[in-house]
Amino acid sequence: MTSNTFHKLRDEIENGIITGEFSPGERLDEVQLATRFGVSRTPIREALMQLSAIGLVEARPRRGAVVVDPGPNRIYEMFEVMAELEGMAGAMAARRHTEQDRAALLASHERCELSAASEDTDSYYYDNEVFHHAIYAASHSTFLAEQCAALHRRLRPYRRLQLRVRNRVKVSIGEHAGIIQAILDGDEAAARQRLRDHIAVQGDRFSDLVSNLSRRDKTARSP
Amino acid sequence: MTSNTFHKLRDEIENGIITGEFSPGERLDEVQLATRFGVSRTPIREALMQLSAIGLVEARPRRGAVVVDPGPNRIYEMFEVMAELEGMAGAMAARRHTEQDRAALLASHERCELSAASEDTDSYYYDNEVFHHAIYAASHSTFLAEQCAALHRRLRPYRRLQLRVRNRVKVSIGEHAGIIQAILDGDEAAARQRLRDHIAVQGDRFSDLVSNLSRRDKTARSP
DNA sequence: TTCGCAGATTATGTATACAAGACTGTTGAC
DNA sequence: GTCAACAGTCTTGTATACATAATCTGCGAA
Repeated sequence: MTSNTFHKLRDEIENGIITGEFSPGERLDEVQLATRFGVSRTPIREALMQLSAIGLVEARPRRGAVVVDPGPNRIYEMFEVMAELEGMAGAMAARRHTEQDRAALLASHERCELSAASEDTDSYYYDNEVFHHAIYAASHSTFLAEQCAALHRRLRPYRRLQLRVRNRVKVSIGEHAGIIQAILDGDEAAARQRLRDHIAVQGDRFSDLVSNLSRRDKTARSP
Repeated sequence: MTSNTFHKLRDEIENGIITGEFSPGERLDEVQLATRFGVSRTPIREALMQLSAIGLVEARPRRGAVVVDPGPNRIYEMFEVMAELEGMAGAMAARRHTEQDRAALLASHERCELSAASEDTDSYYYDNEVFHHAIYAASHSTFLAEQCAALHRRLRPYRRLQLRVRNRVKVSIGEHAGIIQAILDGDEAAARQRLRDHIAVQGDRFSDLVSNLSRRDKTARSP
């Protein structure tokens, strides 16, 4: 990882967006960022270019870059696509997982259970990511894994909001168990279906999401 | 469309890659591109940054940008994901298409039939794109439509190669008819399955693709 | 008081200059 | 004869300077 300046900057800014340091709709001033990171405008611009290509910021010509605000509807659409892709990864993992994949899946699942038992939401949040990445890897489709990982990253902040919902961690763990079983049994259809359901924002979970979104907005706006 | 220089440049270079003017593995020299387009290196770099974020070029630190060469395996993986996403769009279109969508779908399908009848492969190729975009639109999921359109664009050159295969146009048209019917009937499952099959590179079609790939490479390399 | 216009100001887009790492070609040693 | 090391060149990465479009402010008129 011979990280160039702009490469690091890209990650920094992306991280800032994901963690909410730069809130949706906020304008990203080039000079301001440049002085903050102690570099010139050039690498900042290049970082913003990349982020705008990914869709994290919107670069309006001659009017600067702003953090994209997806809005509830679009976030819902993103979860829909995520559910489908993840289901696909699960189905492929069921067919193609190796002994190594099996070990990785079980290990990550166990760690999730430990975190869940200790009621450490942050740690569960992290282990959950590892679990899902293990599924992507087990699909043995590099491209699919990349797409899943990218979407996963973009949805990270909202996923985190969802974990706040009462009992969600416990339910989530239960779903994981079923998913693991389906994959290791080689049951493609079940793996696909369970992962889809696991990701999809259905029923009450949509209103949970929306209410958490607006709560976040309020707390973000107030000083 | 207040197109900035770098915005135009991005499209130009992207187009050059898609049309094969810049062949896979080729190094994209900044000064060379700059003199060619009559601009300085700065906007060229910004364009290349965006293309590298999309995944069309690979920007190795300090070593310049090269056109990504996906290779048969990765192209196959991309078609797999495309098939899934397109199937999803079809299923959603079956549920949510409006009267306008219905008209657009039928119109684009008719134009495909005309082009196919006149055996004008290029024109069929174009109308086919319109047809698929009509499906994306009918899904009424903006995000899904964007994802589909992006992947569609990236796979454009290979799709074109596939049309060269004997009888492919005729078969394709037949599949379109079934897809349209399923969507307009509101039959989600059928629409999904038929679109998946329509896109997926199965059986003989994979070897067709690979052989066309190597043929293209040969013709591209010889003067 | 509010709307509109014009100048000033600020920020973005592009060009150029400079620094530093990578590639190439040659020379010398084994 | 081959391999390695060094120097030179070339290309990329970053900084700075300048041009231009957009925004802001202040003044005037309705």
